[in-house]
Amino acid sequence: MRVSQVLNPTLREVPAEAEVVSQKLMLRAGLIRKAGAGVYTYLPLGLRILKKIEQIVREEMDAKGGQEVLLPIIQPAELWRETGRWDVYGPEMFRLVDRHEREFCLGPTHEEIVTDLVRGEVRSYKQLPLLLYQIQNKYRDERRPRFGLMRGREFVMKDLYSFDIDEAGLNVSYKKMYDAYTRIFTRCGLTFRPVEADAGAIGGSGGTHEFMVLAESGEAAVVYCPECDYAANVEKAECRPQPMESDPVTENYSLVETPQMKTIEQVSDFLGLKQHELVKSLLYQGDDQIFLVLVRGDREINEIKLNNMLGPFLNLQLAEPEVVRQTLGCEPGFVGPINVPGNLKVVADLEVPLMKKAACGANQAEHHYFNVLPERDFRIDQVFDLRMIVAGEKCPKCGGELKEARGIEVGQVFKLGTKYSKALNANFVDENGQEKPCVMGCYGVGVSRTMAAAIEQNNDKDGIIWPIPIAPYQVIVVPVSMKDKQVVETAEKIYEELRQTGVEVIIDDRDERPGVKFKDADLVGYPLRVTIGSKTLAQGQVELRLRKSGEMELVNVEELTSRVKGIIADALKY
RNA sequence: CGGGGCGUAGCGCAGCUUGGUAGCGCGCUUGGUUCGGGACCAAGAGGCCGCAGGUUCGAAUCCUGUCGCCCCGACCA
Repeated sequence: MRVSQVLNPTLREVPAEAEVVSQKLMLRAGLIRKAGAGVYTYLPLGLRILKKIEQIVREEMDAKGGQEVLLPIIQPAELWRETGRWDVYGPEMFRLVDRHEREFCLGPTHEEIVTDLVRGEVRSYKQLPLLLYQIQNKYRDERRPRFGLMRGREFVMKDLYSFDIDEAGLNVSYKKMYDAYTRIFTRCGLTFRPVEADAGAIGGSGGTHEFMVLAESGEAAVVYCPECDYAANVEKAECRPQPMESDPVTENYSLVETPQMKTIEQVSDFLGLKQHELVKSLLYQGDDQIFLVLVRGDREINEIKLNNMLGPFLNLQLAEPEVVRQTLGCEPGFVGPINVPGNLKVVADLEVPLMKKAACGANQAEHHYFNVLPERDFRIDQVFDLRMIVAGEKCPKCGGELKEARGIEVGQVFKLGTKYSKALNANFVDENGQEKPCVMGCYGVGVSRTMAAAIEQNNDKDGIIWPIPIAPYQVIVVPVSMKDKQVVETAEKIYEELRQTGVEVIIDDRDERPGVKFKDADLVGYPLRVTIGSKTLAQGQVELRLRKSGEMELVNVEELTSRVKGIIADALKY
């Protein structure tokens, strides 16, 4: 390819809307352009990168026995009604109606469609296991699209669905995908970490891991243990209760006036208590049920754990002030667990029963109770881990001190179980002639997001630094002057030779000053640059420079191709 | 969904308060001089001032509506 011909509009200035470094650099490097909120066009070089990542994904899926298919983007509402997700999915789903008033959605994911396929075509255990995947656009009407390709409303995803005869089979498929993902992200040159994660809206049974690319701009928070291999999304991370040291109070609880004291901080300051000596009490409302949720004052409630434990379809959320008034007869800010209505279910974090002396809201204006002892003074109906973990806590596996990091979720592997196969009757007949539902798993890679994540992790002040396996071109050949015949001829010869030996190479044949060419080459991020200038050429040499390290060496013209091929072969080895 | 901000040339912006025929930098075109890290000089091209309505002799500027985009927030009692 020739720089003079490729549509690669580089920008000196950053478009005003760009927020994170990957977005800025992709726009500046002429890889993408925005078409609308969360919707992007891929320009030729951007598309090459995307295709390279796709190809790596494809190779690894095929290596594990995956079969590529292409499922429809437009999906009938009927299927989604069968699994109940037409209503559950909510405003994130793009919905449309055709001329006959039939309802459809743009696929945000493909469990329904693929399971529908399998129920029609799979009859016998002899046809299983089956691993079907596709690489295709997904559509999600994100609440707030942002960060360029990191959170778009249209994005490219590889999704594979596994169908097995039983749990053991699922575990095998799961392991295959876990290993494949490790290979994929390693091949893409990323520093990543698989973390335990929450099952989320996809539902289903069993474990799930997210593959997180560690980066400042990541939207997900993870905790990890430096001592062992434990790592988890904070949404999921198990919390160990921290015991209290002191003896329990013996005197009865009593009422104290706390004018205008509505927050934990205000109340603890006012009463001269530590924040962890308060019971934080929050009222949650679900679709048709209300819960009082208790957690230590210095802790935060993890609504994901709460939802999972109390019922994922309750749509639990913090109660409106009006609901608080109706249920407890007081304003938010003075809510507490003592003498609450008998039909109000009280749930508490593991740490609450361990509290020895506490203060809490009194369910009346401007008052709190102190010298409260949990369970002596109030009822708890259910105790479980419902709080958010924080850095510095003990690792649930080995007891080491957890650290926190931010991550970009580029992949997720997920055991679905029989949730969809049961709902859609995707059954097979086993060896004994018994009909059984397939045991399913689903496994996603955010392909376009991986491209953004790779930039987040590989850039400097001059631009992108592509890892060789996913670079748009592996080598750029730069003749320093287009006026010097010898330089141009040598550059063309080198370009041709590299090209013919299978190196992905682009030549900057524009009649530009060298500075411009160098700046553009650095910005776009070609891993290798061959510079041909008259001075070194007089000695029969050209300059080979590595984008990543800035290292450069002079190489004899005749040896260049083998030198370049050596470096590339090394980088592609895995 | 709530709040704030912004739409003026391909990109980045000024002009708007105080209405009077639209400007700067980069980029683009042509010519010349330059030529190893975003050169210089000269001459050009390029705008329905997001869209619609209103006020006015006159609107980028004031008013109303609308669309688009960006940012922040979404209640921890």
